[in-house]
Order: sequence, then structure tokens, then C-alpha cells
Amino acid sequence: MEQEYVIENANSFEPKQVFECGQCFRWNEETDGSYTGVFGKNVLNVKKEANNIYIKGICDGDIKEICTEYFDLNRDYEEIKEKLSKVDENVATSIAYGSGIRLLNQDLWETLISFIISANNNIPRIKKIIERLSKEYGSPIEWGENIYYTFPSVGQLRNVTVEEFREAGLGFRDKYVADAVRKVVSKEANLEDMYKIESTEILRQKLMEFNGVGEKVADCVLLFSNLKRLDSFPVDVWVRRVMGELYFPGIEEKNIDKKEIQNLAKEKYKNLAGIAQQYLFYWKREA
DNA sequence: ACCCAGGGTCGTC
DNA sequence: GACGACCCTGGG
Repeated sequence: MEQEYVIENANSFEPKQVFECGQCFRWNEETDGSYTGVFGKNVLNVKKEANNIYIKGICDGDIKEICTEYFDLNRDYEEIKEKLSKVDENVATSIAYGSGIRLLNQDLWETLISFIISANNNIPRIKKIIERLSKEYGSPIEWGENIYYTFPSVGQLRNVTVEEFREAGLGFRDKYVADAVRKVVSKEANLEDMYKIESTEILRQKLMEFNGVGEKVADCVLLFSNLKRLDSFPVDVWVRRVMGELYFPGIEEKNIDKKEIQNLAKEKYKNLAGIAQQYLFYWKREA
């Protein structure tokens, strides 16, 4: 049954920014400017009018609880923006540009697989592949006249062959995803245990034990999944570009050491580096 | 037609 | 630590 939830005075919640800042792949814009997406066993539509957020859809539980968790509603983004704006003029500008960005609390398994697929790939194609996997192996959810599909669970992928992943369009990442499924099924890797690990660095190493997960993918999973390591600072081509322009003037992009970028980020943005990354990423990509 | 880049990682040297 | 290969797709 359809449920509804309204967030009033939502200053730090702009659907376009939340869903297009690169953290998620399953939210799509509707003709009216609202966004519809699938996460867990939920299908929701999110629309902003005046300064309110109107959410409706099919929920696997209480919509308010589910939204509070997923949309990170208990975190004070006003305070975060205030803190980060003080770092320097550059960040302040990027925050003014994407002041409605929030970090979603996404399922760890889905985030892990999604970002393995993201390697050396572009966003439209990543979205297509994930949609195809969901349709092929996920579970259907009916809402109105449409059928949506959940992201496939470990169990739903356990018998999928490398060849079948290749057919789904994963390209050379087919073997990585198949191996991740195998590791979790065989309990060689345990995702639940990862929540118990305190050190972001150790957790990062743990994630990198998955084939196809290097530093960048691990950092994205740390930041964008419900592991919620806000101190993680993924450096991709866009972030490298913007950080190079802002803090390493005159040096050619490819010559900037990635470690140096991350050290600088940690020093400047401290434990909010990941959120700063999102403001900078969105700013550079959109503007 | 051709090349290039895309939220990189891996194997090899 | 550097370097090329890698599936595939869209855009110049």
C-alpha cells in the first residue's frame, strides 16, 4: 500500500542534487522534476515544492523510519555547511552551489557491487547495467501501473555465472562481481562484521580484499554506503581536476600525487572530508 | 570512420 | 611505482 511522508522546511534537501551528485545510480528524474528510485524493498517518489519535500511510494515498513535512515535526516547539514564554509572561499562557493546535497545511507552490498561496476565506466552506462541486473535477478515491486525491481541480493546472484554477468553488460567486471558473490556466499567475506570495525583505514583494507575494489572504489563504498565514513575522500578524475585547480595551481593534473590530495583534504576538511568531496564533485561536474 | 573518455583495477615489469 | 590492457557506449 502506498504511504506518504512530508518533510517541512527542508533547506538542505534538493532532490536533483541528492540524486545527481554521483553517490547513487537508481534514481531517475520524472517529467515533473520529481525523482523515483528503488532502494531495499522500497520504491519512492521524491518531490520538492515550496520548501517542503513530499515523499510517496511503496515501503517495506514505516515510511518515516525508512526515510529518516536512508535520507540521513538525523544529521544536521546546516551545521556541517557552516563548518565547511569556514575552511576557505573555494569550499564556500561549492557549498552555495550544491547546498541541498545530502549523503544517502545505502545498502552495503548494493553499494559495493555498484561501485565495482563503476570502474573505468561512465554514469549512464553504470545505471543501465545496474538496472539490467535488477530486472534480471532482483524482485519485482508493483506500484500503480509500473513494476520496479529491487537490487539483487547475494542469494539472488549466487548461481549467476561469469558469462551471464558478461551478457548483462558488465564487461571485464563480470569476474569481479561473480567473485564478490562467491566470497560473501562462502563467508570468506562477512559484510555484517564490517560494521564492527572502528578504524576507517582497516575497513578500507578489508574492502580492498574484494577483487575489483581498489582505493577509489573502497573510498566510495566507505562514504556512500551505510558504513558512513565521512572522513573518506574518494579521488576520481573530477575531484582530481577540481582539487588541482584550487590547491595545486600550475601543476599538471596527472602529476599531482593522489596521496597528497587526500592528505590535504584530511587536513582542511577533517572528519567532514567526504561531504566536502560531494560539494566539490557536484560543483565541478555541473558548472 | 576513427578516436577518446568514462567516479579504476589488475597483472607485469 | 610506472605502464598498458581492459568491455562497452556515447560523443566529438
